Amino acid sequence: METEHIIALISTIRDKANRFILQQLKAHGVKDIAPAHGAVFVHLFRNSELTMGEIARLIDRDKSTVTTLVKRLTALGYTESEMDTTDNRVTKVRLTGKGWSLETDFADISRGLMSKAYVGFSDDEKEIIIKLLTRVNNNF
Amino acid sequence: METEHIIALISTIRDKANRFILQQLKAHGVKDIAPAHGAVFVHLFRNSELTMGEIARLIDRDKSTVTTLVKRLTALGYTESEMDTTDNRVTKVRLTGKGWSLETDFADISRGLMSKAYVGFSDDEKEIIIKLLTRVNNNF
DNA sequence: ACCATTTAGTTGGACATCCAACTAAATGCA
DNA sequence: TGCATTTAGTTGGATGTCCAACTAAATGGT
Repeated sequence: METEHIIALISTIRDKANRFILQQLKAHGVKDIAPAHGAVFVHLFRNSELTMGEIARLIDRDKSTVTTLVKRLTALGYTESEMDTTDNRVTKVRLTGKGWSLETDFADISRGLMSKAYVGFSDDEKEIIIKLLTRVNNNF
Repeated sequence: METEHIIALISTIRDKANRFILQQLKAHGVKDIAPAHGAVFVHLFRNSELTMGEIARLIDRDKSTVTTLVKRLTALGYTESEMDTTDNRVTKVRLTGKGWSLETDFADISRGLMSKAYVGFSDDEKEIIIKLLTRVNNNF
């Protein structure tokens, strides 16, 4: 048993999951979104309005990366921004109608991703892998 | 138990592992190498000579990405290339002395990464998580 | 009230990555 | 032998990502 390659294994799974998501997005007719945007969408679905900094913290990416991502999402018509009235440094970001229209697609894809990942898993096994992965995560 | 976020969890672990590797490389005085190069090194340590295509297959990246990576590693003096004498389309890549000199550093970092990931894990638990992750991997 | 510090966000530069299109060389088949 | 196809690799263009340096605005202490 090769217990040494856990990180390589995790990297591979992550890559494959990303490819799956990308392919599913295309299958849903969404050709201009990348997995990186997915995380932004997910948090905007939940919160409806977030600042650039909040997005950066939530998706665990640099502020400047968020600038790029949101600029692109806005150019594509999925998000819109507004300056905060009380603090002029702050930019508030929210989804447009076009952005919200993807909500069910994202839910479908998320469900499909989970189904695919867990093929052959019992509920117990799902819990075990999550517990073990959570421990690995907390070790960093 | 949130069994739904396995891919998010895996992504986070992968990011943290990458950051750990980057930080360890710096601690070992290697400031010009990124985790992406690590995979190339690992395979060249094992095989000593590989073609561009073989590297692409082994690290699961596009051929053009390998062109970039190897160009950079060669510019930094870690690798060198040579045209194949029998098939002039083929480029053979190998490590230079400077490249080989990183072998022990990579081994150290790999060992450290594993130790960190597996803190608190019994041998049984290590086997279980690898088995479960392997099943997830094979589901894609 | 003023100035130093902190905070929010952007910009510039570098690099990894992909895809599509390309070049060059080898192969295969008639 | 000759030409179409396949294969190895590069190039160009786009995007995600980071870091360092920057701007602008708010805060805080004296």
